[in-house]
Parts: sequence; structure tokens; C-alpha cells
Amino acid sequence: MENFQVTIRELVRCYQAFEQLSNRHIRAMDLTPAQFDIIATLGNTQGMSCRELGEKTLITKGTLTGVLDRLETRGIINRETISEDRRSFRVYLSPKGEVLFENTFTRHLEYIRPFFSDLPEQKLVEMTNTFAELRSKFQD
Amino acid sequence: MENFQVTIRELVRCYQAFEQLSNRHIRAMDLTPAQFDIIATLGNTQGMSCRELGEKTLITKGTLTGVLDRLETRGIINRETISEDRRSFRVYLSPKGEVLFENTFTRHLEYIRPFFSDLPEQKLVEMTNTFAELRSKFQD
DNA sequence: TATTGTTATACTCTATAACTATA
DNA sequence: TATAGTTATAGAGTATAACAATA
Repeated sequence: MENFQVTIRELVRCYQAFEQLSNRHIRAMDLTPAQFDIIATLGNTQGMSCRELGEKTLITKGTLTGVLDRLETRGIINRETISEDRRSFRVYLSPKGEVLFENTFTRHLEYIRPFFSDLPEQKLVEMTNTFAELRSKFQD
Repeated sequence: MENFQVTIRELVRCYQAFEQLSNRHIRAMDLTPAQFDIIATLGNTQGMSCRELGEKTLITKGTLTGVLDRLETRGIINRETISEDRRSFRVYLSPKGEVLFENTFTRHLEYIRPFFSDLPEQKLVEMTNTFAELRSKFQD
């Protein structure tokens, strides 16, 4: 077994362990992971186009339409035509969506924070750098 | 923004970047990520129960039945009753599945390997340890 | 011609709970 | 009573391609 395989396996395990506890909490707040992703991405912004939202969340455009439809039905987001480009929309959080964002995002951070409580700042910085370094291999 | 949030973001980005290139290749080999996960887990083993397979792949039992059904239909896996416990099955790769495993697993490694080519062994070990350390926070 | 977003297709995965058979 | 696995339910995400409107 080559070394890189072990690294991949630990990357996957680490992510899955995080995802499992994170997603459980997200679903307990009556959102799907994809919906939470969209809401977290739109929070504290002026909104953005579907294209930009898709790039940030890695949700492909066909899928995105469906996810946004469900969020719009629930009154969480709005779509607004923009004057500059009539092919495109600005997708943004409704007032109800803003409240939901503040609420769920804060609660989610509170839920996650304790898992990191005994990691010193320096360690967190090192981890961050490690992850960024590996990612660059996949993207450059 | 707290430090741990940045660490999470980079973990997620790193994983997603890997997943994206990995899944693209898996789908190009006519498998879904879940199916590849099952095949890779069963490869080089004598097979295992659904329970064990579910624990290793993190696929819940209800979902697992469906995934296994599709693999069985394609003649890739078999289910065999075992004498010790008549509630349970041994799930294992068929001869055709073995060939598929050797083939796809090898090709997949070849596809992934180059992305790690300029990382020295020592660096890989450090990365592995970092992922394992963070995972332990989520699971202990 | 290229791009933005929607629609259509066909599947696959997801969580959850109820259920059957066995332990 | 507990466990292994299936079935049922209801939804949600996935890739892909074709499409309309606009640039």
C-alpha cells in the first residue's frame, strides 16, 4: 500500500466523521446539507447569481435550480431579475431567510465549537495550512 | 471569524476538491461513488455481513439494501446465507466483481497517484497524522 | 457563438420507521 | 428483547443533455 493511499483514507475518514456530526445537526434544524450550504453562502452577502452560487457550493446548475425552488417555496430565498443581464437573477435571502441564517448558523457553530475546544490556536493554523496545501495539489 | 471555522472550511474544500476529481473518474468507469465504495471495501476480503459493510462505508442499512440490489443485478456481488446466523448474509464479490475490482481499483489509483507525486513521503505522513488527529476530536 | 438558467430524464442516495425472521 | 436485513415512504441530490432567452 502506497503512502498516498493512507493519506487519502484519513482525509476521507476525517471529513466523513465531521460531516456525520455536522449533517445530523443540520437535519435536526429541518434543513438538508445542500440547503444549509446555500443559506450559509448567501448569509451576510447582497446575494449573487446562480452561476456564482454554484461555483461556491459546487452544486451543478441543474441541481441548483431544484434546491433553490424548494428554498423559494419555503420563503427563505428570493430571485430578482437584474438590469445588467436579463439572462441572470440575483438570488438572496428573504427577511425570513436572514433570520433563519442568523439562527441556524449561530446554533450550528455552537454545536461544532466544543469539538475544537482542546486544540490550541497554533495547531488549528497548522491544520489549516496542511489542508490548503493538499487541496492545491488537486486544483492546480 | 474564529480559527476553527477556517480549519473546517479548508477541510471541506480539500475533501471536496479530492471528491470532485475522484468521483468524476469513478463515474467515467460506470460506477457511482457508493458502488465503488462497496466494491473497494469488499475487494481482497472473504466478504462480510451487511452490518459490517455498513459500518465500514457509513451507508445506512436501508440504503445499503438498494445499493447491493443494483450491484447484484449487475452480477457484481453475491449474497450467500451463512450457517451460523440465519438472519444474516455474507456479501462478497462475484468472479466478475473481482475482475471489476482489480480493474477499476488499479485504474483509479493510477488516476489519483499523479496528484500526490510531488509530495515527499515525510509530508504525506504528517498529513495523515493531522487528519487522524482531527478525526479523533470528532469521534472520541 | 457563448453564456445563464430552466426543464427533462433517469437514477441514486438519504433518513426514518415499520416489518419479518431469527437469536 | 434484541439484532440482521428488507420493505415502504417521501424526499432530495446527481449527472447529463436539450432548450430558451439573452449577450
